[in-house]
Amino acid sequence: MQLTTRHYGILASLAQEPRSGYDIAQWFAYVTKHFCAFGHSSIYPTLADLEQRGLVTYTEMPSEQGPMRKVYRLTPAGQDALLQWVAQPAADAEVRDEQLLKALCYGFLPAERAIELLQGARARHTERQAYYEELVRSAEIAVQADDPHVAAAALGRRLTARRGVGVQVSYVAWCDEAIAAIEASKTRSQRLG
Amino acid sequence: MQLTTRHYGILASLAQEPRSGYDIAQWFAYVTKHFCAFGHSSIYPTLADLEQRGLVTYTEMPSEQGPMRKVYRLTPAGQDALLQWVAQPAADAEVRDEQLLKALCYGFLPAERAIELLQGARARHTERQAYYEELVRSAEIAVQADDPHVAAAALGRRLTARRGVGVQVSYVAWCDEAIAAIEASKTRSQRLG
DNA sequence: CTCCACATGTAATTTGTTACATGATTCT
DNA sequence: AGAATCATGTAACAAATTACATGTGGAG
Repeated sequence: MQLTTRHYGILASLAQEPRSGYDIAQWFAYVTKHFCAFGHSSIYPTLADLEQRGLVTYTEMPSEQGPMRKVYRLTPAGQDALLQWVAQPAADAEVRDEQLLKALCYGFLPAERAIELLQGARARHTERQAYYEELVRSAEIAVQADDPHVAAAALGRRLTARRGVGVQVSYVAWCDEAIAAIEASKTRSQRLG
Repeated sequence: MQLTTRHYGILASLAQEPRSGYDIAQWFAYVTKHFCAFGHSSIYPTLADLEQRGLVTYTEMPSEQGPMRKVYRLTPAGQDALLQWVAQPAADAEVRDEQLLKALCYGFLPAERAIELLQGARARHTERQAYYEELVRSAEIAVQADDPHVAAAALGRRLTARRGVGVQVSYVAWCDEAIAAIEASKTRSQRLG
């Protein structure tokens, strides 16, 4: 079997800094959720596979709280494999957005209900925007670091967090636009009726 | 087994107008690819399942070119099931974007290579923007229709196409921002070295 | 006569999630 | 003592893709 996006996602996480499987799972859940998410049950077997291939190694470290941690780091071979993959053009993004599937049918819903739903969506995206803005701020501090590896890692983190902000900003704008379009169609159908 | 997003996606497609499995597959591939995509091998079994549940019916129709078509339409029960689902708040979008996973590591790549990759991405997203703008235009014509069902369907199509445009516009902006950030970090590391 | 688009389906495989299983440490 | 967080794993299941399988009709 060849390496999957899942493999490279974990390598990319470890390129930031050495981490345990648990840390990687948290990172996928809180930092990269908007473009890449894997549960812990995908991560542990993949880490074992990466280790067998000699792309990562681990050191057992006592946890401050809880059982022993296996802290993984990239091997030179792992760094090479990662960077070779990174230097290639990326595949198209895959998106599954229920909201848009539903929006496709908003014309068949009472206008008031559709607008209510869009206002709820707008609120959720505004909240998320603030979250990613916070991630941008924390990355911006680290970008200034003297350690070139820390700065390079922070540059990447800042780029992805900025994309998180951009997605939410444009989604909020879309919600506003959609609300306006449905209001307009409401007055139009009243004019007809 | 209860209904999945796949079921509702097909119902939403049929809410626009009666279609064959082949038509639905084309629609997923060309119109909704940016938020929902299923291959034909998922669609045919799901259509059979929806028919068993009484949510859709089909009529065999001769094709202009090729074998017999099964043209499906929503039953009243199918319309109810769809609209009840549509009226509920949507689940969070799921995204798998390799580009951002790679961008996370752009700090470890030669700046020139990273910029090259981002310029390529920018070009692809600009192209896609034009594609969705075309979909918006064609939907806008249909929104003016006197038939209320045609107008309502076109409203939804316009909303989703507008979101397609929004995503691409914000992605192009992000590419520009990312290129600028990498240029800036290049001059910074030169100043240090 | 071969390739392509139309058209419908099934089978095998891959991929990822949910649930299961275990265990340490801290807080209430 | 019970819940929550930390921590690592496996097993059963669901979901979706790729490949397989078949057939029509038109264009070059």
